Amino acid sequence: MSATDDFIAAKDDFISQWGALGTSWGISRTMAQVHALLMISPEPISTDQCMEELQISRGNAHTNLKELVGWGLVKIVVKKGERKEFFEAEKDVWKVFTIVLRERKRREIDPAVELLKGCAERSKQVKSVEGKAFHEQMNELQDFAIFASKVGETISQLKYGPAIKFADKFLGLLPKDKSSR
Amino acid sequence: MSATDDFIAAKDDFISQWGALGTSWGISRTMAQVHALLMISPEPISTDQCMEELQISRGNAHTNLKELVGWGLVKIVVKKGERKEFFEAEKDVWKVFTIVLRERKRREIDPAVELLKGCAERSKQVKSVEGKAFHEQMNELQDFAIFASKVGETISQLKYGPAIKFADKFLGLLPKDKSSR
DNA sequence: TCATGGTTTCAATACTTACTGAAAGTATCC
DNA sequence: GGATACTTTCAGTAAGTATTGAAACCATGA
Repeated sequence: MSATDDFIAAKDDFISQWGALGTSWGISRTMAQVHALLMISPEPISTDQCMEELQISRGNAHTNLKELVGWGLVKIVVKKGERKEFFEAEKDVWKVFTIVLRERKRREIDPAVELLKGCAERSKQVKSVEGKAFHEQMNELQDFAIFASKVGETISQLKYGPAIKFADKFLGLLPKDKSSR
Repeated sequence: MSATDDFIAAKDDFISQWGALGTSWGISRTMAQVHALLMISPEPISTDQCMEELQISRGNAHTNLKELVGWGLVKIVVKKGERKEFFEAEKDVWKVFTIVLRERKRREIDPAVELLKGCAERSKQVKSVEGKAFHEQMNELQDFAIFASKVGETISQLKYGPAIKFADKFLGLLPKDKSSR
């Protein structure tokens, strides 16, 4: 088997497995596959190319491409002379990370803060022992959720350089030098 | 409406909404509800109480309770004189967080690292321009995933005190003092 | 203005995942 | 050993999500 065959297999594998992983990250398999395809495409691709490569319907391709645009992970580009829209993924890993972090914070943490705030408020006056315990638990959860929210906010605003330096200095972690790979 | 009514409403609300949030965190609604119920129960509860409170079947209650035990978020306790098993949730917020962090790392990051490693490896020899770009992209993703994995690992081993101190010192974040609430 | 090429929507359907309830399994007590 | 109290499994079903494909829509150029 040639190096090129290996490479083609690796590409297909990446797309299909990235899709499978997507489901465990709470996004649909197809959306993750479309994202994978775009991340490894040197050129922006059209809806038709996407349908072709992933063997999916037009509607499905369209929905997922637009949803990725909605997340901010994909940009629409128009080539001059062409009427079609083409799609191009953000390829910078740190940028992708910060975008996803912000989106997940918005979907997963912020609503929890709201819920906990309400529950803490409504159990403020209760005198019973279990009522007090409930109130206390809501407060602790709320403190933590707000804290997590702020950490997410702060990190998502960092540039890659400062972030990595920061992590290294205080957690003693740095990605290995490429030469050691 | 009395404070007690408010409190009961808040409890029900917490359970139902925590369940809804669960789906956006990649766990099933019922599992999140069971978890919520246990988090606010002053006493350990039995399978039957769980069925009763959440109005779900025995099989469902059983599966979800055991799955929470599998995550390490819930412990089985046996009361003396009783043959039933009772279930008790970990209530310490930081502990819950570190458990969930570890589990999500294991499910969401580690498999990605494996995938990327394989894809990078199999595209090593490829000479074409797009092949090189692919290889490079796999390496960047891999570096980042390994880095994220280590950060997760490190944080999940921290105790609450050091973690909060650390976050405060370098990100300038601290949960507000309770007196200000 | 209409024909063409492209985008968007959406009802019907397929697929996936969660839940039920009853039956089978296990441990304990007398 | 057998009755009792509880736990576990699982085939069938219900509920929830994603996908298709075709029709409606929109923009452009002749």
